[in-house]
Amino acid sequence: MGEGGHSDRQDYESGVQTQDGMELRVWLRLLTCTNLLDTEVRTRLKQTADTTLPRFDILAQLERHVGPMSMGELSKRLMVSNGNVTGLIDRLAGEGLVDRKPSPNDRRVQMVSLTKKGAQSFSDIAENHRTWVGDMMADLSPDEMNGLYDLLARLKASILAAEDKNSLEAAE
Amino acid sequence: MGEGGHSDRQDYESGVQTQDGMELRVWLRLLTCTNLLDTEVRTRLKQTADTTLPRFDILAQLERHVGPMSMGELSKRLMVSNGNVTGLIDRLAGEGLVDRKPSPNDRRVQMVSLTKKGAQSFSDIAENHRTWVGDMMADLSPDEMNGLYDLLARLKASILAAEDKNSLEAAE
DNA sequence: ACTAATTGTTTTAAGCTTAAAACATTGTCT
DNA sequence: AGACAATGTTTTAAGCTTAAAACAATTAGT
Repeated sequence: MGEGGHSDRQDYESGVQTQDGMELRVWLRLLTCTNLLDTEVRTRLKQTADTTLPRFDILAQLERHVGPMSMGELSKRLMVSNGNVTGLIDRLAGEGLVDRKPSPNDRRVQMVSLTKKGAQSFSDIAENHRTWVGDMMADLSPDEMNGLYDLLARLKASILAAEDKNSLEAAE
Repeated sequence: MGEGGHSDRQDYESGVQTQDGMELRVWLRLLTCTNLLDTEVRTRLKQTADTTLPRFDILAQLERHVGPMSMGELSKRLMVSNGNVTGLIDRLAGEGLVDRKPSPNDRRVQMVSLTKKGAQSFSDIAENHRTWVGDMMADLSPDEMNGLYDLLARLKASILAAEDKNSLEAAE
């Protein structure tokens, strides 16, 4: 097998020139970190539970919520399109992990909830998920974790502010 | 249009309980920031240049590289599968943005390069791209940018260390 | 030179994702 | 009540993505 690991793998940061702005460098590094974590989580979800991140995300939202949730609310919480949720719930329902039935109040609405099987499956996976993420951040000290957490909050606020400014301009 | 902006939008962080570990909170916030930036960039690429991020990424790699590049090297640099690159290059070639021809040395290899049209298109888009990213990080001070950059480097190193450890265990 | 292993690319099958169109139902206005 | 707007969901068409199989060409071993 030879020199194991990620020897010949490149990433978004390779080839960035030094005269590039700090913003681009931060953005590319952010992307690299997210992709590394994301890929690792997806790989392990596939290997250990034969499932995917979008499916897991849906189970997680349903588990958090008290009582059944409508398709529209799911799509809003997951920040994905309605059609996307329709397809995912189709498959999850086919596997017996969720239950979908029309709302008695409004016949347009489909209410979704975890089945027993789905709840069990989620709790098994969630346990592992927490461990994986913890392992990948193991080298950071509590101070570093807090610093990162706070700076990401600053970044999030900055992005939202820029979006607001942009949508105000567009409305003129 | 009413109360403009992201009024009813949720994100991955909503609903996270306080007893969740710091690692999960950092991971979800990282995901939120990346998704916000990523979505904004994709939206603007579509609106201003009628293109997509994967296409833009390919043009960027080709622009950086001196001389043509093989399909395999492209896929390695972009960290995506070979088949993925095949499809993207098919479309870019169809639009006249890249040129694909067999290598004279090795008849298995396809060498790809930017056309004039592709180079022009890239430089137009790249200018905008830099501005968008800059705008979205505008509220962070230089110190904060540097702090974030360094902490992300620490995170990246931690993730890679965890992957190495994991692949060593798997090899036993 | 023959065979076998390796390397580079494309094809295939399946899933994720979106925007836009289509449908179904509910709410509003006269 | 009837028309029309608004809301909730599904369908459709297109693109992105991967893993695995299939193909093509090169390299290595005998």
